[in-house]
Formats: sequence, structure tokens, C-alpha cells
Amino acid sequence: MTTRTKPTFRETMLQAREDAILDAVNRLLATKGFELMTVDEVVADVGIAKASLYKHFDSKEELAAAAMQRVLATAQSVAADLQADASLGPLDKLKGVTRWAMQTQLAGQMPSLPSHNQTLRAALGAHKGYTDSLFGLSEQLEQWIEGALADGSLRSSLPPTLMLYTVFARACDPVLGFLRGSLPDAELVESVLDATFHGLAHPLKAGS
Amino acid sequence: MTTRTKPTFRETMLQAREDAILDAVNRLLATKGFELMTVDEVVADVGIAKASLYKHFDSKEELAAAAMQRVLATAQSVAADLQADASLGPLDKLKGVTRWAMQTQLAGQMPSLPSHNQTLRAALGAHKGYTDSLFGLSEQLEQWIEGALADGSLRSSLPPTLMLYTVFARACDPVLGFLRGSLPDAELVESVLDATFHGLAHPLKAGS
DNA sequence: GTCTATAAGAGGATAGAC
DNA sequence: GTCTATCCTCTTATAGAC
Repeated sequence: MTTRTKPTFRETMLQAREDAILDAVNRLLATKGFELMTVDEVVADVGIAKASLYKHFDSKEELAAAAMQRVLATAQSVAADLQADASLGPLDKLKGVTRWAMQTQLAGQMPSLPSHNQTLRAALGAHKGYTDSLFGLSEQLEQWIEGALADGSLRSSLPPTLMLYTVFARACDPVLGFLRGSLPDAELVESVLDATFHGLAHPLKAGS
Repeated sequence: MTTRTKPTFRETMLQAREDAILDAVNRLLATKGFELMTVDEVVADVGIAKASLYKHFDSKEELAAAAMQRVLATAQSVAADLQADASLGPLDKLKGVTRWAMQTQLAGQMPSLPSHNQTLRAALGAHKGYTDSLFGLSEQLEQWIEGALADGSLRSSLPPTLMLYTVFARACDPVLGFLRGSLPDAELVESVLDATFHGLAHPLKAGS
């Protein structure tokens, strides 16, 4: 952020405050979504005044974009760890990041991305950090999909972009919310993962 | 509604107006979702005064519930047609209703159900027509799932409730919106249907 | 039942003192 | 940068005439 290697105490405090704000935003975005989340709730949660928050972020949309960027950065980090694991094939890596996304949603820490809000979409598109992280993550996933198609572990009859978006969609899959509680979280995640990659139907009797 | 077999002209007009209102609500709910839909938009679309709308429906939540009930009633009708077709097995029937749900979403006529809105959820739960239709449709789907499990066309290793909710989830799958335009709607629907029931991975090389 | 006009309140954003 | 107090717009819902 600056040329200084060691941040001042003041910088550290500001960073910590911004992190606290984004923690609250992330949680509220995950539980209520963008429209239902209010700035008043955010500041009440963090324990600061609303005007103070607006010194850090220009608008509610900027707030959401910053929180989403942080999640995407974490996802990129998870992806990098998976990529570094030589024991995993491309399909395993795809499953790994999908598993992480679902676990994060169940933990109440995955902001729900699919918003019909045009204002929010515009703000996200204009947010450099967000689009960069999204693009970088997509590139990694696309590379794995290509690899899995090449080694025959993904079906070549399906469009690769459909596979990419299907992985993203698991991050906000409502099925997880509906089924949580009826079976342990770990089993739930593995079941949805199984259904996503191997389907609901029996492979031997797959008809039409 | 009354003991009269032939509705009066006045009753016909009122019914027609309510249908026009629900048409607008349905479309707005599909494109913007509950929070972003405003009652002002609805009345502007129908061409009536806001106070007139509130003579028909007590609240915005009631409005949404009535629209959702209508969609569920249509779904039940579609399911009944599929059930009457003796040439179809239970898995084909499940696929049929899933296909209809996705086509309806692409047509901009599927209200997005997954709302974090607690007030809306309460209103839906209290709406007899809505819960009855939802329950009836679920029963039919569960019956098909049981049948498909019995004849071996659905995988017995997955929880039946997961299958039920997965079918419902396709009605509001964001993947359809992301991919629309990049390939014809008909192909898109078949691809997502294929991915849902047969998975992204190649059955022969299905690893972990 | 339909209209015009308005109440009532929530929520995003800012002014100005410190 | 942080606070308190306030502005202002949007939105749900209703009052009251016809």
C-alpha cells in the first residue's frame, strides 16, 4: 500500500477496522443477501458510526464488492493450494474447490452472489479488485476443466462453460440450506458433490 | 367461489383484473425478485391505482404468495399430464417437470423462490393455497423418486430428499441465466438437464 | 371498487463539530 | 477519522371522495 515495509500503528488499526467491517458485511451478505442487508446493521455489528463507515467505503455497493473480492481472493488461495498438490488430478481439484465453496456457504460465510440488482452488478463490474479476482479464479477453473476433458474424466458432450458456471453455482446452491440439519454437514456436502459430478441417475440404467 | 354456476359479468371482470395483476407480479418476481419488485411497478404495469390493488391483496407478501401459488398450480397440472402418459417411466417424468421448470425460467415466468426474507417466508407458510400446492407437487415428485429408485433408474446412494430439492432448485438455477445467449435455449435446457441427472464427470472414469 | 392524495417509516448518504 | 444529528428519497400502506 505504501513504500514503507512496516506499517504504522495507525495503518494497522485502520486495516483491522476495515477487516472487522468486511467480516460483518460478509456474514450479513451470506445470511440476508444484498437487498436485505442494511448499513445500519453493519455499523451496529461493528460498533462504529455510520459516517465512519462511509469514510472507508463510498457506498453500500462498494462495501459488497470489497467483501466479495475478499472471498474470491480466499478462493484463489484455496485453488492455488489444490494446484500445488501433485497427487490430485484436474477433476479432483475441481471437486476440491467446489467442496470448499459449499463448506463456506454452510459456515455462513459465502455472500450470495446471484443478485438481480442492476446497481450492484454495475458496481461489481467497475470494481477492479473484484473483476481481477473473479477472472483469475475462472482462468484456473477453466484450465482444470480443459485438463479433465483431456484426460477423459469430464464428459466432452457438455459445454465447458456450463461446467464452470455449475461449479460457481454450488457456492449459492439453495439445496444446502434446505437439507442442512437433516443430515450431518460433511455428508451433505459429499452428497451434493456426488450429485453434481456423477448425477442423480444410475449410470447403468441411464435411459433417455 | 359462490354457489352460482355462471359467474356474473362483474365477477368475471374482477377475476380478469386479478389475473392481470398476478401476470405482472409473476413477471416482475421473475426478473427482479421480491425485494426489488415494488408495488408501484406492479400497478403501473397493470394500469390501476395502488389503492385498488390493495382491495384485492392485503400486502406485498400476499401478492407474491398468490403469484407463486399460481405457478405451483401450473406445475401440478404439468405433473398430472406427465403422470397420465403411460409411455414414460418415473425418471422420464422427473426429467419432464424439471425441463418445464427450466423452460419457464428462461421464458421469464418463474418467480425466484429462494428469498432470505423472513417476512415473506412467514406469509408463504401462512398461505393455505400456496402450501397446499407445494405439498401436492412435492408428493407427486416424491412418488416418482420412489418409483425411480425402485426400478433402479435413480441412484440409491443419494438421499431422496436431496433429489427432490435438486429438482426444485433447477427452477431458479443461475446457470441458465449465465449461459443464455451463448447457445440456443433448447440446447441449454437439455445440457443442464443432462448435467443434473447424469453429472459433469465421465461415468467410465468416475474416480473418487 | 376505483381513484387522488398522503401518511408513516425505513434506509442510504452527508453536514459539521471535535 | 470518528462522532451525533439530520436530510432526502423511495416504498408500503391507507384515508376519504366518488
